[in-house]
Amino acid sequence: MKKFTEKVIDIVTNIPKGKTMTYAEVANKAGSAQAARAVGSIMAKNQDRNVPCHRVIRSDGSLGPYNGLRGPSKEALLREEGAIG
DNA sequence: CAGATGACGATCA
DNA sequence: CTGATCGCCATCT
Repeated sequence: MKKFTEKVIDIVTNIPKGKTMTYAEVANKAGSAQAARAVGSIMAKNQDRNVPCHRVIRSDGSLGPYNGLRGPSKEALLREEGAIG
């Protein structure tokens, strides 16, 4: 039995290249449909290099903030992957 | 255990 | 549409 945090990390790691997932979607798959806030909190405190946290965006379409762990910014990375175009 | 925090989301003005 | 506010959840101190 994985914990919410582990689930979120596992899900985000499973996001295919060139695609994006909203915090609400991740939270929903993690087991809590209303834990979008918690998901962000988890990501912020758990910045693993093996987790493409830049593929996680807000539900309204905004990329949201980024600490620059995997690159300069989400937009740049998503642009390279083709998630934006 | 209780209080405070935050990479969100929806609603109101 | 834009800006501000409340409600939500899990984690950290």
